[in-house]
Amino acid sequence: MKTQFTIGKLATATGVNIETIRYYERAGLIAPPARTDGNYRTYGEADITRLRFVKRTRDLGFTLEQVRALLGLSDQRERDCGTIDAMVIEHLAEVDRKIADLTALRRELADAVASCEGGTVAECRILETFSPTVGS
Amino acid sequence: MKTQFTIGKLATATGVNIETIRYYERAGLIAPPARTDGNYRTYGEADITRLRFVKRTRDLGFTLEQVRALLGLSDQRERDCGTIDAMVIEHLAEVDRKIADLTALRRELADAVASCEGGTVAECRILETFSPTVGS
DNA sequence: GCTTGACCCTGTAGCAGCTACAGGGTGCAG
DNA sequence: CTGCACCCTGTAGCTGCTACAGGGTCAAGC
Repeated sequence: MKTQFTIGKLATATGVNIETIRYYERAGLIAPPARTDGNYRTYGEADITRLRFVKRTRDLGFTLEQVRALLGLSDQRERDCGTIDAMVIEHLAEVDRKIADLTALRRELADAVASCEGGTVAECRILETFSPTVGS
Repeated sequence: MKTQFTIGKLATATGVNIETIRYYERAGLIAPPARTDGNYRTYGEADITRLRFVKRTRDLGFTLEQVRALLGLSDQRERDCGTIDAMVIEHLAEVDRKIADLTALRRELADAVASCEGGTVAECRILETFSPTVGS
């Protein structure tokens, strides 16, 4: 007989909140588990593995929909891994776009900060930086 | 008599969605404007300036709460601008943290992609990268 | 005078991805 | 048998919008 445990242990074993686990179940990321007589969810070792996979991919910034897709693909062991590869590459590109956006934004903020020479709000150049002037 | 116009013009003048303008009003970012006899909101030039400020600061990644604070501070013209300065610096630090997080994440994704040598899903090393092994 | 169409109004629901209850049941130790 | 930790369901809240439904307004054209 395998080791079985309730949702609290799964939560501490994976670092995923109990409410979040139930949410993932509703969202179709993890399968509805067996229940005890008292209607408690019971999990096994495989569930820890799967939930850790979910947590890891979420931490890496994949959306729930992408995680669902990755889980589905990872279950088809004999399939070519090209699709997975492509998904990760696309996500990498997305992350690169976000970094570029934030870097541009960072520069604007740094410029704003550099422009401030103290004094009153009326004199503050930061606010000018935030007030796009669009002609006379 | 000043130029007055309805919400549609304000939207096109600022590039902010009509629904979003009304949302900002509900959220207390912009004051409820005067109304016409037919209950239409009417705006003036000053509203364009203020809404552009909101849009710009939102684009720079400030939360609505921060924008509210910035607006409040910018109205106190005689006050020292140190508080504004501090807010922008804190936000800059926040952006730096996000860039750092994304950069770390980017590296992990790149490593995952590099580890893939094709073949079946069963052989794919990307999935191993996503499955944190924690013990025997 | 009447219709068409562009515009405006309010109120509510939806999105992601959780998180936080309320109001109950279960299970075990003392 | 009582207390407490744990679990259950269902629903509402968060941010920052966006998208309706179901109505009213207003100016132009015939």
